[in-house]
Amino acid sequence: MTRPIASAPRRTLTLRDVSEASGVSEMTVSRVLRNRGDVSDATRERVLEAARALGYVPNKIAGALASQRVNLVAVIIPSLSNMVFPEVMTGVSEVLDGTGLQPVVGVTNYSPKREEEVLYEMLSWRPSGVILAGLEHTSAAQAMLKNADIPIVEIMDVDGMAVDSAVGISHRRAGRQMAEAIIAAGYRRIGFLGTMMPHDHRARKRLEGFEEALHKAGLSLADREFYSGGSALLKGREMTAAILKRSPDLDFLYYSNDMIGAGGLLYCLHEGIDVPGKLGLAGFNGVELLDGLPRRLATMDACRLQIGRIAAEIIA
Amino acid sequence: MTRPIASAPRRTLTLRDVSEASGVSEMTVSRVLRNRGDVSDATRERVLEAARALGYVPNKIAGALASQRVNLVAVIIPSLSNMVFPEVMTGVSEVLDGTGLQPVVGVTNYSPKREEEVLYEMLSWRPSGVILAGLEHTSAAQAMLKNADIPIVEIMDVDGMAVDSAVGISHRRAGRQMAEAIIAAGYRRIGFLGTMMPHDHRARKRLEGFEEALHKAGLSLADREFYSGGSALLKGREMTAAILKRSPDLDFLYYSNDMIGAGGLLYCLHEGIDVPGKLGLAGFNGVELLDGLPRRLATMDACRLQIGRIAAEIIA
DNA sequence: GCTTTCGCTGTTAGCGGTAACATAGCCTGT
DNA sequence: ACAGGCTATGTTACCGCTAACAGCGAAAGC
Repeated sequence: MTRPIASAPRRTLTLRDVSEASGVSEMTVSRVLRNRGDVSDATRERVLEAARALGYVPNKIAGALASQRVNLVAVIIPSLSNMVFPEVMTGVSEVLDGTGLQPVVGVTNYSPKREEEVLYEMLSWRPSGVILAGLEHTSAAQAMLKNADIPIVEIMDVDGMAVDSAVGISHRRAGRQMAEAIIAAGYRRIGFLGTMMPHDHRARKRLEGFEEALHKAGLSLADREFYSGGSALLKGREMTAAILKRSPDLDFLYYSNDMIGAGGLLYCLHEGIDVPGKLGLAGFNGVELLDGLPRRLATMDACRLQIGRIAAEIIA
Repeated sequence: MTRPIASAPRRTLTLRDVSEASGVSEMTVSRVLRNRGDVSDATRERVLEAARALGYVPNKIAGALASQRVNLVAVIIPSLSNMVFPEVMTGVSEVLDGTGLQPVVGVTNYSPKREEEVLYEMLSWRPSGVILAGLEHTSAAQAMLKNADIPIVEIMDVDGMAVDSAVGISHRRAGRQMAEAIIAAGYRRIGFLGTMMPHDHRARKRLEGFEEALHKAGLSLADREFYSGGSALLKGREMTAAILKRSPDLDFLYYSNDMIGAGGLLYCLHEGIDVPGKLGLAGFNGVELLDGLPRRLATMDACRLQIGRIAAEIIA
């Protein structure tokens, strides 16, 4: 059996290799590669040339251990499968780009236990900051955050106590305001359609705020419908059909997010229901997708991009 | 000026702290926390208790340096703002969960230069594997990948040479097959609508395959329309309106993705255009969103979830 | 001319863990 | 009773890099 001749037993390269190739000390190489401290132009050139020729990639693990500095920012979010968190990420990246900081994403699937695990994992890399969604965490997670001694930004929600700082909107108020607007517009028999996610605290708070405002006006939810999983747009259609069949006298539908709202809107248009004349519709988030719909859906912007930006600015 | 009394000058905790608190050596603590090697139950308990009480979080930076093992997998993708890559991520996470491996996401915004930078940054953390989109990379990036000496999986596309392994579909063939199906269905005056992204090689390859098959049948694209940025659904509407105004005799529109295709479909339905009788429509990706549309759009599944899963399996 | 300053480079000592090996009891078999 | 084999724990030597400081020749100050 033959073996490829050139198969160098190549250990991975270290500063020492570059230092030997360029005839200076490891320290000088380190200085050149980090652009730190004074190095003569001639030396710098030689080192860079050697590093390039060898294809040297620094080992940040060693670097971080030695310098006690890590350029990572942990970003912990519940999901990537609706557009809201990717959009927050975009805001975060925008700001972090150019600060030398790097976002590292962890996904929890709305599970507090999973959030705790992801957080533990991330903290064990000693990031320079943590951005995470929501104000509700397991007590172990809370403790870790308090002990971490780095900036912590809790995003999306401000209805509650933040460990360090919080950036977001009040979902309770959002729900309340939507209810007020709906009532002011003259609607009275109002239905709610939303996700069945016990851990989506923000959706819950919106609903609470919504009902609170209804009650204050002497009203209450006429009907409600929940779903979980599947294509949100499709679920929106199906739930809308179901709730209207059950309660044909509803004059308004409040959806917990724009996606199912859009599904409902498409259903209504298809059925020839007069929107917003006979039936009013509202969602939540202000997703870009709505712009492409044949008719506008009432919504409320959650300022996702901006939340991402501000959170990143706090860390940076 | 007073200072909070309890403000411990708390350095961050190390193994030594746990070791002192539990009265065993650092090595034993390390063994307990990693579940490696034999430790008596009594000792294990004591150590775990001490670690919990102190709120110790291990330092993986030190651990990785010492053990030369890193449980990170770099995942480098062009974008998070359409559903395709988040879905790939879901597949990756699914498989990696439970292997002890952790995905770390980097986003390139379809910029080869940015991809190179992100790759460099990621490799400097010495991940156990790399998953990255596409087969086209800067030559520096190619070199890094070759030198990295870890599993590399290039995803989404298989039309070209892989550095190590590739998981995906042939976009050229996808385009070709779609053209063949369209022709077989009797359509002849075909228009194309797509993104204006010079670095989206997969969209380019689909179009190339598509045109190739048209030519083979003695046909060619009757018209084309490009866009960049903005809400894809809205752009789909606008572009469809524009191309139909310019070329009212088109009998088929091939969209480079489902989102603009969906926009086009909504436009056509709204305009009362007979789909697919007078005008046929097709997109690409097989996104879940389509399920919620009032009429089905012809599409082709890009198997995103599965690509993510298989890529992760190769790494694991 | 001789110290002082400055620009550049090298040396030393860790950072916080873990691999590998050493060691100390304690059984077991004979 | 003692070699040999366990099991449970400790010791030592790094991993690859950087902070801090030391050194040294040349330019500058007086």
